[in-house]
Amino acid sequence: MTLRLFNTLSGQLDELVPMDGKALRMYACGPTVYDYGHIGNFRTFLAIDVLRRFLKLTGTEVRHVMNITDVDDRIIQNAAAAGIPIGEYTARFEQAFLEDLEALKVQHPEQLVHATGHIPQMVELVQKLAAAGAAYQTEDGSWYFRLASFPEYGKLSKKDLSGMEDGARVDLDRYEKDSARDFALWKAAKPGETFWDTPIGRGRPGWHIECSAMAMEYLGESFDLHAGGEDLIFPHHENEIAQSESVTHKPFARHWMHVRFLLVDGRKMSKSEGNFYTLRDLLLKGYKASAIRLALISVPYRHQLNFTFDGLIEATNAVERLRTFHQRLVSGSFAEGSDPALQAAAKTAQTDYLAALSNDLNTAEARAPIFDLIRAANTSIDQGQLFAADRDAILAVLASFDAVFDVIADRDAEPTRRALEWAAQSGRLDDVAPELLARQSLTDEAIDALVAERTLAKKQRNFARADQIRNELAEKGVVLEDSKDSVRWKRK
RNA sequence: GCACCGGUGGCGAAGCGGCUAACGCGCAGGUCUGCAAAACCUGUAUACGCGGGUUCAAUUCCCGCCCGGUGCUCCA
Repeated sequence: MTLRLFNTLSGQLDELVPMDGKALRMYACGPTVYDYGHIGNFRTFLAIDVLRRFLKLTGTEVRHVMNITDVDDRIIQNAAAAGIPIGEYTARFEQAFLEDLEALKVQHPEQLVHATGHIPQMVELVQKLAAAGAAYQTEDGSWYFRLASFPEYGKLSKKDLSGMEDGARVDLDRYEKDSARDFALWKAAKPGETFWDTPIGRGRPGWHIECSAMAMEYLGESFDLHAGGEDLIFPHHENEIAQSESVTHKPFARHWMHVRFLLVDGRKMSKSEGNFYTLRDLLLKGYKASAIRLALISVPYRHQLNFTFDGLIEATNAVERLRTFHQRLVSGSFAEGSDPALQAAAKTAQTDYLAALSNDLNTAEARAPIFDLIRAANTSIDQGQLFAADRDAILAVLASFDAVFDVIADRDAEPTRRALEWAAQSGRLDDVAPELLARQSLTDEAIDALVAERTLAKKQRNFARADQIRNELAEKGVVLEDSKDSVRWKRK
């Protein structure tokens, strides 16, 4: 099963296979750790997670490097405003970012690397560019990339810059650049700013150079895939190509994957629109991490995803349905044997599921055969026509679904608990939904006691009291499920 | 302004030259229940933005229009 993935560079679906025949080497642009991650960030990281999980599911080894940008203008500004060293500032947000990834079950890349840990590599790259005539230093000590030296510039973003000549007529002295479009490789230190003392001067790296340096350090001069959000196509990735290929004269990354921005309530998410949500915001509103994960991956990564609270509720219900069905299979008892129709249905579901994902990671299409199978299996169970071998076959399909989607396995309590803890520590308890607090207000033991009391009341046919308890629990988000001889409860 | 993407039933969302146009959510009825809830089943909706064109055939291709969104060196 070979993945056909859209390649921004070629403008078409290309097969994604390791060029060395062994492991797929990929680089994904990680976050700039200057604030808490928002759901737009996480859509991108989730899409990349779906990619790497699919590769692994279908037998491709993955070597995935992700960077953490831990020095840039915003970080310098914010750290200064907070009056702490930038290292302390970034460590806090990196930690938060990693916790959020874990909450969403985003798998860790094989390597996580930091910009500030690779200054020598960046300096060396700038020196090589200078030697090749592709970089120059301005009077203030900054280094720039000379776009004119790289005729292929624009090949990724399909921009034709030839008609956009500048410099000739405009006074660009304040930039001290040869051309207004030349971009910074190295920024000379301004008074009071963090700087590194290096052979190319005192300063700090430009944004683009870190990815070129680190990608080549760990993946080689040419590698299989480079991924990130769609906003990175230009200028970030275009600049990475220019910097890297000017030195190596080899294709930097063969395949480029870009994840579309999401919308919130039909608008671009922005703080000023009031539709800006971090993961923590949503957890504190009482939404489950698994529902957020499913909502964010169910729309194929190249399509615009319109994030809404209705959509989150829908995802919550869908997760519930998947889990209920899974539980039904695991806890039920089934006679030995198998039903040919169900065996065939399981096989079809598995095939269609993988086929959908292999077609540019069409997650929406991939869900359909799974739900088809659930319906067929439920019908069979109701008719007593599902047997042990069928259960095993269907569980195997669910396992392969969860190898990518990973929402059936329930690890929702921990992220919510941690978010509440964080809210308490950072004085944000006001942001917590009252229902969520209510839900946390009852211990398991207290619930068990109330459930026992209700069972007794029912036995005595005191239905008024029984219903009163049921309502009380419902208010605190505890749902009761009566069965013939027992009561199960779960927190909503 | 230039460029790109999209407009499919109540909502979300696949499909994209010819199959009953997936799937999820919602909704209705049924089974179950002291009654509910949950779960399951069944059903549900006369859905392909508008106007032309190409074709034996168009939701699917082409042109125009309307609407929404995004990008054009802050941004996942």
